[in-house]
Amino acid sequence: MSLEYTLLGCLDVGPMTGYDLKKMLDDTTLFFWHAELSQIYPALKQLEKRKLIASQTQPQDGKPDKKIHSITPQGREHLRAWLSEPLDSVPPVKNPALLKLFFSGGLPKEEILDQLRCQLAVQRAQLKRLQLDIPARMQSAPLAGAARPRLMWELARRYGEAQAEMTIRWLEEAIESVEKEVG
Amino acid sequence: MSLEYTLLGCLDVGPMTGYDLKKMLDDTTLFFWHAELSQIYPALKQLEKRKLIASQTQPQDGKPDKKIHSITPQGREHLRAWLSEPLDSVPPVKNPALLKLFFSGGLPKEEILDQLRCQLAVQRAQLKRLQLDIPARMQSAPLAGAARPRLMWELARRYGEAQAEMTIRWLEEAIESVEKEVG
DNA sequence: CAAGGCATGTAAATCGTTACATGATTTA
DNA sequence: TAAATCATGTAACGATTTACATGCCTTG
Repeated sequence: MSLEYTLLGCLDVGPMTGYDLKKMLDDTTLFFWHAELSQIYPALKQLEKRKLIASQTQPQDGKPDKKIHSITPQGREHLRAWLSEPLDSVPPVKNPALLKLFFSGGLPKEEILDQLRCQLAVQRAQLKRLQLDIPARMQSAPLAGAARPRLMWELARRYGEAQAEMTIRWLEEAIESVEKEVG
Repeated sequence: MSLEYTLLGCLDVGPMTGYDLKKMLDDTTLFFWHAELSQIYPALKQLEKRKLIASQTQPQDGKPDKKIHSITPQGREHLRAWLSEPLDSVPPVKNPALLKLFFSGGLPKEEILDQLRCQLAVQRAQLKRLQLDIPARMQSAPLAGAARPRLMWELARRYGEAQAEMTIRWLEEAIESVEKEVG
C-alpha cells in the first residue's frame, strides 16, 4: 500500500519515468524504502487508471518510448491525506541479523564472534555510505533546492546515520560481552 | 525463507505446538521478528514433509487435538548451517514513518510537528515495554535458564532498547530543527 | 568485447496479511 | 455477557522477488 504513496511522493517533486523513479528511490530512500521496477511499472498503470497520475509518451529510437508520468490534482490530494494521517504504532520490523543472533546460543563462541565481526564490518561500510554517497546523491536529485524538502531529507539521512552509529556501538559491546563470557 | 529457520530455532529450545510457537515469538522476538498463525501452520506442515521436524498428536476434548512438534537431527543440522552462514549485507529495511516524513516537506509546519510528536510518544511507550515487559517474558519463556542463550536474548533486547533510545533522541532533535526553521 | 546504463514491460513464484470457520473454557 | 485464551486450520487477497524478454548505446 505504501508503494502507491512512495510513487506519488516522488512525482510530487516532478514528472518522471518509471526508470527515473527507481533511480530516485535507490539514490535517496534506499536505506529506509525500496522497490523493484517489476513492481513499479504495474503500480504506475494502476495509479493512472485511478486518475491519480497522468502520462505522456515521448518517442525514442533504439529504446522503448519514454512514458513520463506526472501527479494530478487528485493525486496530490490523495498524497496529502496520507501524509496527514498519524502513524500511531511502531512499524513492524524484520531484522534477520538479530534473528540469527537470537538463536545462536548453541554455536561455538568463535562462530558467534565471526558473525558479529562480519556485521560490524557491514555496518561500518554502511555508515560511510550514509556520510559520503547519500548526501551527494540527494544534492543531485531533482528539486533538492527547496528549503523544506531539503530539511526533511537531511533529517531522514541523519536517522540512517544515527542508526548505523548505534548498531556499531552495540556490536562492539556485544563482541566484548561474548568474549568475556565463561564457557 | 527465514520463517522456516525461526520455527526451527524455537523448536531447538523444546517441543511445542503451533500455538505455542506464536506465543513464543510474540513474547520474545516481537520487536525484530513476527509471524501470523495462518503462516505458521502451513510452514510446520512443510517442515514435517521435509523431515526437519516431527510431530505427535495429543488428544483433547472440547478443543482440537494438540500437535506437538519437535526438531529432528536433520532439522538441527539445517538450522546450524543457516546460523553459520555469514550475513554480509545490510538487511533491506522498510520504515513507513521515515518514508512519510521524507515526503512531508510541503505540509504546514504544525502538521509535521504533530506527526513527529506522535512518533515520539509511540517510541517512548515502546522503550518502556522493552525495559519492563520483554525481560519478564523472556524470563518465563521455555529454557531461558541456559547461560549462552540467555546472553544472546539479552543482547537482542539491548539492541531493541538502544534502537528506541536512539530514535527518541533523533525525534527530539528533529522537532527542534523543524521548530527553529524559518518559513 | 563485456558490462552497465537506458527503457519498457510480463509471468511465475513466494511471502505475508486478513478474513473465515469451529467451539469449549476462563476471566473481567 | 462479552472478551480473551486455547487450538486447529483454510481461502482469498495483496505485496514482493526473481526470472524472462528485447535491444541499442556508451564506457572501461
